[in-house]
Amino acid sequence: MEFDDKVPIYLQIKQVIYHEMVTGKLKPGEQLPAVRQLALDLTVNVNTVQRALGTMIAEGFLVSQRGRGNFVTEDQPKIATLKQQLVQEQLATVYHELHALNLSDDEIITSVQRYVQQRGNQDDSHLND
Amino acid sequence: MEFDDKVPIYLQIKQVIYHEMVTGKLKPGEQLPAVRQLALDLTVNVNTVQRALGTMIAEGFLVSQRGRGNFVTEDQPKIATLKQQLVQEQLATVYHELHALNLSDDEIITSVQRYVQQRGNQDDSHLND
DNA sequence: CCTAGTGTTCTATTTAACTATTACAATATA
DNA sequence: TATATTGTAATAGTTAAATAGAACACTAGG
Repeated sequence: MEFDDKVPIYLQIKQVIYHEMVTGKLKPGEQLPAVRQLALDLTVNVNTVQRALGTMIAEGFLVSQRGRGNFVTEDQPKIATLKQQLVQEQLATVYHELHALNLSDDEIITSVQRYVQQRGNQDDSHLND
Repeated sequence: MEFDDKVPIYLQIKQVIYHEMVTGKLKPGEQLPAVRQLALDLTVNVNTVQRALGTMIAEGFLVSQRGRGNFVTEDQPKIATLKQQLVQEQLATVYHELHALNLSDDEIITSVQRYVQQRGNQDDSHLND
């Protein structure tokens, strides 16, 4: 996997797993691939995987069973809350950054609308294939 | 100044200066504080400042005159384009991330609207001081 | 000419992230 | 009871970012 070399890999791994939990690609109680397998999949060292998983275990999002494997928490509300947190983080970041670029509240909203609309038009172009 | 220890300081310094150029706090042709002064202001090493400025000079946003100082480019259209780029980056990032969290286009727009609205209400509360 | 204030460059250290490798601990299963 | 598979931990080495400190190069002004 390709990583952004501007942010620590273990944080990017956490982000990937968070997203898979939130989108349901990883379901509550589901077993994760073995750490050694994850290391291969992500083309990264086992220690780096372990560092990511270790913090997520400490946070209660994963449950570790020595000799068996790592599992997604069964706590579904916790996962729902996680999604809210991740969304909120993103919103706070854009808002802060666009405000720092002197965009007003209205300009922020309309710029997002325009961006989404443009993305949509791009997708439409594929219909001509 | 406080930095996010998850992203290199010299990149954060670039971001600050970019923002000051875009918002007009630093005007075209204006002289920047001396590198040693900037290092003091940002509570950072001179070399780190130099690393940030060096790349911005290479990018053409700053002009360096040995023995005199560093100056913002006189090229106003270049600065206008910079703002567009920075805004676009932010929009691309949120869109990508929120989509990865399974939000639809409409949900992305409405979530931004709700967020801005909530921020507005928070600000109103200060009027009661 | 000299000095102070600029930008620029260099070397040496420290620290955090990552890698590589090995070993250990617990579980499941043949 | 072995053996394979799992998570966990420890040690050692590499790299990039940042710091500290010194030196060099150019400009302006007394």
